[in-house]
Formats: sequence, structure tokens, C-alpha cells
Amino acid sequence: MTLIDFLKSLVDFSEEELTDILSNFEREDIPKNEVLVEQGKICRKLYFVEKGIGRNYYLNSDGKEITQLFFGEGRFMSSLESFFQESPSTYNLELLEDSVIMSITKERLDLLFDRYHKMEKLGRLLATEMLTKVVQKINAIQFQTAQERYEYMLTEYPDITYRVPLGLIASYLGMSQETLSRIRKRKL
Amino acid sequence: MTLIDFLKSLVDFSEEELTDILSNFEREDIPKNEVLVEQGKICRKLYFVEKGIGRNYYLNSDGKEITQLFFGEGRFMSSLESFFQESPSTYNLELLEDSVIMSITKERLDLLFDRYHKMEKLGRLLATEMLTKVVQKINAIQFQTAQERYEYMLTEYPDITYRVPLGLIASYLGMSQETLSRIRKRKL
DNA sequence: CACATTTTTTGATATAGGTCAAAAGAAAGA
DNA sequence: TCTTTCTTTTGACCTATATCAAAAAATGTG
Repeated sequence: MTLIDFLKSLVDFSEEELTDILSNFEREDIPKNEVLVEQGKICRKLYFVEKGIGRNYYLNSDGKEITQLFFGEGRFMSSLESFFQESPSTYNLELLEDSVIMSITKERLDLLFDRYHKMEKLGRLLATEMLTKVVQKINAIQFQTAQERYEYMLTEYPDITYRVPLGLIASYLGMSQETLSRIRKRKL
Repeated sequence: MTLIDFLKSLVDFSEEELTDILSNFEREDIPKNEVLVEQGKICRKLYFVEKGIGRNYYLNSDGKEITQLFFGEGRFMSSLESFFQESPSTYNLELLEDSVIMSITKERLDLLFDRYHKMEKLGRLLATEMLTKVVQKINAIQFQTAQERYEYMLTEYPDITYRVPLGLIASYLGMSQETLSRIRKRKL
């Protein structure tokens, strides 16, 4: 899904508005495994994934990578607090496949928010949508068995489930890689 | 914190704007244990907690109550997806103390969003703020021990931790009541 | 204040899922 | 194609936390 289609689907912008908005984004073709934002640095851009998959992750106290979120096609991705509060990011942001990304800086985005009421609306809608997704995830993680969590993943993100290494999914679901492997084989 | 102070702190509304916005809210004094929204029904209002504490919870497959979020003073509370998508709520929303609540219907809120660009901005800011909080919670829950989760609760929501029954906090943190009790006593 | 109800604590026991280690399989580079 | 590296699977063992049951403490109420 392209950014322009995505924008249209949420708010009825005029053609000029769309053109103006789009002109503030920059297209970037980014190779697999590239890290967009490093833990400790400020995340300066908001990214829209046209093609590819991203994730954000951090290193826990044992030095183990914890994947917190995946960002599939047609989704905005960023280190949210870092981007909005201009504070050091607590995560790394990386791409798991060769990707096509549309990016925008905070300055430009804020200008758009000020210029277009509809743009604010878009921002609000996106944020509330993400919010409900994330709340769903808490749900899935908080009180379900490993098996159930995997089933949630399969129904909610089937594409990602099959495109991403098992270890990352295990960490996303809050279980060890071995456990997830056993679940897949129904050997638990 | 009153609603009006809260609004002022986030966006610089004029006095007239504030008056107009406020006039769309209704003050409700609600007794302890009242259920505002039931699982399966549509949540018609957005609530702001001026005084008291709310929570949302659902019954899992074993018929056990799972508390998903607490809403302390100075926070908006609602069954979010239900309110915004006008779909049946998957949670109950209830008040844990005698409370003072400011409520607004979706129709009125949407009018305000349309009328004031700044109001959209407020909505966006609130949603992103909640989003970052919720993401934090995932973090705390996903890979931490019961002990660490409780410490997170203590630093993040000290007031709530001491005002709410232990069983509810345990369920919020994804552990059994007994475990939380033992943690408190440092007997684990 | 005494009784009923709710909440918290404590002890004993069970288990889901973690960790460690190593083998098997798949993917990538030369 | 062979070699190296990365990813997944498998097995053995262990631990954090769940569950069950009951006592103790706190809270509410006529």
C-alpha cells in the first residue's frame, strides 16, 4: 500500500492537499538489516513502510534482544516517544527486508499539522488506531498461554509470522525461541 | 486535577473556546463500584476522571476478572475501540472509588473536533501520550519477572498501587494475587 | 460492637515454560 | 558446489510462578 492511498483511505484530502503533503515526505530505498535509529539517539523521522517489514527492539539487562513491535506494509513506524518528545530513543529501529520507506521529519510534520486541520485529524485517527492495536497486544500477552499467544500472532499478523525469523517472533510474544519452535511442531 | 486545568496544560485555548468545550461535558458524581460500561454494550461516552480511580476489566475463559488498565485522576477513560468505532465493548469499565467524572458523548466530541483545529491537536496529543504509556506497559510485562513488574507499578503508579485492592493489581501485572502478596512481603 | 463479607497472607504442591547444550537444517558467499 | 554462518529443532533438566486450600486480617454493616 502506497502512502498516498493510505492517506486517502483515512481522510478526504483534496488533490492539492495531497500533493502538498506528499511533497514533504521523502522516498528512501533501504536495504535489509539497516538500522534506522539507534538506542540512545533521537529518532528524527516518522517512517511509512510501503514495502518491507520493520521492527523495533532493545537489549535487556542480559544483553538479549527484545523485539517490541513489528511494522508491516502500510503502517507508520517510529520510535514514538523519541520522535514526539525529541528524547533519546530506548529502542533500535531496523528493517528486516529490503524496503521502500516514505519518511518525514518532525519539523515538516508539525508544519502540516498546523496547516491542515484534516492533517491533525489524520494524526489523531492513526494514534487511536495504533493505541487499540497495542492494547490488544497487551491483552494477548498478559494472560494467555504461549500457545494462545502464537495463535493470536497467526491471526493478527499472518504475513509477518511467516516472513520473519522465528527467534524474533518468540521475543515479540514474550517466550523463548525453543518454546515457540515446540509449539509450531505441536510437541508441547 | 480538573478537566479545565488539564486542557489548558496541553493546548493554549482561548477563554471562549474553553467555555464552549467545557459546556459540552457533563459532570457526574458516581459512587464506588458503579459499572459505567458493560462488556458487549457500546461505550457511548468518553470520561475524564477528576477524582477517583477507574479500571477496565474483562472476564477470561475461566471466568476470572482481568484488569487491563487503571485510570487515575487527571486521565481520560473509556473503552477506546468501542467508543471510537461504536462497536461492542470487550471490557467492563468501572469505578473503584466514589468519583467525580466529566463525560462527553461521541457526537459532541466530534463536533468539537470539527469546530476547533486545536481540539484535534489535543486529541492527537492525548492519543500519542496514551500510546507511549501503553507501550511502556507492554515492555514492563513482556520480559520482566514478577518482582520487576511490581517495581514498575510502584514507580509508575504509586498512588494507584496503594489505593486499589491487591488482587486487581496482581491481575493488572499479569500475576496471581498470592505471588504479589509474597513479593510485598519479600518472601519470594 | 458483633457478625458477615471481603481481602490478604501463608504453606504445600504442581507445571508451563525457561535455560543450556548440541544436532540438524537452511541460507549465503566464495 | 563446498564452506561458513545463521536459524531451527530436540532433549534433559530446572525454576519461577500458578493453583489449591485454609487461616488470618481487615473492612463494612445492622
